[in-house]
Amino acid sequence: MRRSAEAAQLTRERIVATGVTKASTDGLSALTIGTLAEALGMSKAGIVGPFGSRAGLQFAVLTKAADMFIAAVVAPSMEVESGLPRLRVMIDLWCGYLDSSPFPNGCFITAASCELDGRPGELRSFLLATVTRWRAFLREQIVIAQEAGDITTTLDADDLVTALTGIAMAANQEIQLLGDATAPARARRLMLAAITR
Amino acid sequence: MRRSAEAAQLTRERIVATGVTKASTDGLSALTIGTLAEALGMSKAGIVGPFGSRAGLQFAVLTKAADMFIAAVVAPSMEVESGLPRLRVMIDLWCGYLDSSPFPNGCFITAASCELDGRPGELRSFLLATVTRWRAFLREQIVIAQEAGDITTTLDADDLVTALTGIAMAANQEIQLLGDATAPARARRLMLAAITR
DNA sequence: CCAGCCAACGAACGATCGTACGCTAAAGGA
DNA sequence: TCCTTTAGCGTACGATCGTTCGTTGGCTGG
Repeated sequence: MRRSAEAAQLTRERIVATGVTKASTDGLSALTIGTLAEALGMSKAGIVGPFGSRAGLQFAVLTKAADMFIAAVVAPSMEVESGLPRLRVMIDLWCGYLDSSPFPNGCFITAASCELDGRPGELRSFLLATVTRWRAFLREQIVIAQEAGDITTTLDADDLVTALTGIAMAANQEIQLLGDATAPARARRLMLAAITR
Repeated sequence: MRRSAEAAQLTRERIVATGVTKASTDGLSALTIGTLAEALGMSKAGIVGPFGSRAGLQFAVLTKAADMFIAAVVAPSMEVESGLPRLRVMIDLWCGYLDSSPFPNGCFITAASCELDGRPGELRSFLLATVTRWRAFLREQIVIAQEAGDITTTLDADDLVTALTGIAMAANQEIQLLGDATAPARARRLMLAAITR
């Protein structure tokens, strides 16, 4: 039962990966079993099976997307010491993530936030927890850098979290909707300006 | 033919108004004729009729939402002289709009931007034009205020547009997803800080 | 007053949705 | 070698999707 279990895991990951791609462009609620089955050359039953239901599939896709954000921005920054050094790396990674993201249509988390914020349920709860955790992590690095006297204190940590998050969101719109290729560089410059002054 | 034409117009507006509400929570692509018909106590044919097709209905709903944003933020600001005075009023109106918006689930334009940015078509084109026009209007007021020496020039107009837009988007997430009631006031303070420093 | 117009209805269509069921075939442990 | 497990398939179900049709009833212009 070893070999087959491994194969099943691989199939599951293949489904989720394709699901993330489709959900990035069409939205999580437009992620349909039929189209996903056709895209993967599988039967509908073969898609739903590993996840129990469509809701389970959506949850797996959202979880995967959150992991991908963490893998792209958070994880690599842990190699660097906390505070300003890590903050600088995070900003670089964040803007690089916005520039050429692992999703075809920009930040999946931002899109999911807009899509799910008014729909109570497991998806929203998970997204809320993810965003809260990310903001707390960002705030933590800001506080450490402030206490070390490395960045500005004219704005408090909460203000800076809002400012940095906002710059990322605006840049995301400029890249995805407006097609502005200069947005990532501007975002990076604005983020650095926000924490230095 | 006068009376009936007026009644038809009224029905059309009633459909669009309900459609805006539903699309605000469930997304524009989840705006379905059947549910809208049931919500309004009408037949499906009576819903589609005035718009020709579902796509026409979606377009009418998106157009209405854009009008509502303009009516809430842009139009009242035109009573005030351009430049810094108008900018201050716009910021107040903008944050008030985020705080208690005419939509049940936050800024419709931001949500639509995330939903449609990867889907070419008439909806995306209209949204692109709307956002471009709004950003140009905002930039214009910034430039006027800068040339008058009323606001900072350490950041250029494009930077300030990104910064202000971003603060609004971050605040929108804080209000709608995170349930942070202090977000509107913080957004207003951050916007004013961005242009004055 | 009456003929014509039109907003809205009700029914039906093919397609697709999510889900449930039984089946097949391959793989692993005894 | 045989038995059990299970990944994935094929089919069918009821519900709902968007759209099209003929009909109806109340208004309006003449």
